[in-house]
Amino acid sequence: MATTLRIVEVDKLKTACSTCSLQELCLPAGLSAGELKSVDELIDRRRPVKRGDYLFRSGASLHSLYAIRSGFMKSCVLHEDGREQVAGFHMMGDLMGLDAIGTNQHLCDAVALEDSEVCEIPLKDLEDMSRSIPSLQQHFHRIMSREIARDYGVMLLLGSMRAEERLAAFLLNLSQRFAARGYSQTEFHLRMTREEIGSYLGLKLETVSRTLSHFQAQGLIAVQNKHLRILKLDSLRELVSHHGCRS
Amino acid sequence: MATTLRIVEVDKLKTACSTCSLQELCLPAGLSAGELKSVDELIDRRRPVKRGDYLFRSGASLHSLYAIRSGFMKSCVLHEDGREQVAGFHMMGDLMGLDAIGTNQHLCDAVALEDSEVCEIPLKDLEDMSRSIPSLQQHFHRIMSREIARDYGVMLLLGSMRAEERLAAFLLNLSQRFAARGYSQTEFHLRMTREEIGSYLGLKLETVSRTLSHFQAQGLIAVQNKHLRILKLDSLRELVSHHGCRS
DNA sequence: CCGGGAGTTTGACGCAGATCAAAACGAGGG
DNA sequence: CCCTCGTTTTGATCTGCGTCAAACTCCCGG
Repeated sequence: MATTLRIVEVDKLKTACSTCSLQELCLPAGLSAGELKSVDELIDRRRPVKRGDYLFRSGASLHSLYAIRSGFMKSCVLHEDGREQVAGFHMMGDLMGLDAIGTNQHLCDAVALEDSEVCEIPLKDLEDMSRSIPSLQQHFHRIMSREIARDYGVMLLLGSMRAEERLAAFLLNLSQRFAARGYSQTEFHLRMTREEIGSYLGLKLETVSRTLSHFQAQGLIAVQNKHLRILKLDSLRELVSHHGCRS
Repeated sequence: MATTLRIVEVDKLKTACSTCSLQELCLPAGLSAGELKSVDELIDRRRPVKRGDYLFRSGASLHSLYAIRSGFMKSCVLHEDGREQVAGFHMMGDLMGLDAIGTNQHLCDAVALEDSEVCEIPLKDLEDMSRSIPSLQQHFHRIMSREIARDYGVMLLLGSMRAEERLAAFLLNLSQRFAARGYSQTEFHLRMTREEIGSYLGLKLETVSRTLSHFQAQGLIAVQNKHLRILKLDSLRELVSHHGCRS
């Protein structure tokens, strides 16, 4: 009993945004010290999510938004007939659950691709507080808008790029996001399977594998299993933008 | 001079949300009569957009959001190398410009596909007012979230559906949106070209044309140029959900 | 240390949809 | 009314990627 209590309490330990190293990337970006302190109160609790566990499931009703504190997750949209597609990969500082505000029901699954930790932010509280802190309100709107912008990018990718371009764009996107978080821009660990990459990019896993091999043969990257090193960033960039293609 | 003045004034004529028939679909949905009156003040002016004109261009800085009062528009994302893709079609009651909040720069073009009229809503005013009217704030969040949800649907479509399914899903989506606005669910005018449909669906115009012909041959629809009649709604629905496909 | 299952790579082949080409149609302007 | 130009339709051919299949690697549990 005592043990249980202690676990619960540790579980509910507050994560102070004011001391979090992800401040600059996350919801509180751009707030004053005083405002930051108020935002601390938003975070209901810090919650661990084990690799393979669901943070939330499609159809579940919306309670909170989740800011990723550490780890790596994917979100999957489901089609009625069982088809499933990865809609995005999410890392530290990203906010998940935005798609559920419209209907109060999550419409994608959120699954941890490695042991992760998230900060739970009750939507109601966030809305209340953003009414009194204009810069929080503004930043929240920016975050939602950026998600829309990201989606437009994915639509462009899925609608008008060939396999090589999609893969190159994908690698560059990961690279850039890791860099923004202080990690290496050119060397990182792919936490998702080839199949998940394929699902995200609208390709089959074999095509993903083949294309990666092809990049390696060209000396653009070095892949070994999930470890990836980008050797020629610029060539990858060219591949995305200058390639003549179906259009 | 007098003439000019008069034109300007007519141009700035306020459109009262409180008397607009699109209330239920548009930004003010769900507000009380009193709140509705405040929202009236949001609308800076009503602005006509001629067929072929740009409401805004990619790269332009964000001034306002635009609610479509009448007409039909498309938004196009641009790729650096000149590639362009239709990101969405928009009709009365839809809110445009949401993607620009994140960076204060529009990242798609908005073009009228027929003579249209939009209500201009300065973002700053909307944010100010939504701080004092919680239900407006909530509804604005819902609208942004629904745009994210819509995008997820498009991603699913582009990433995992075959040509027939895409077309069927597209027609059903139009049908449903017209119905929600009080128009016929089964008979409407396509305001976009085959090429624009193809761009939106990640297909070439020839494929769009062929697939429509195929649907017609099967007795699912009747198309003649831009006039479309859906003959078997259910069969189209089946096509989207039950078809075995690449997955 | 070994065995099994999940994930990955590589090859051979087929097909949905792209591409190329040309004819038919429709709307707007002189 | 006719001419023109943009749009649509339809056919023939090509190709990128999906599909099927088999072998290989890695990781984890026993």
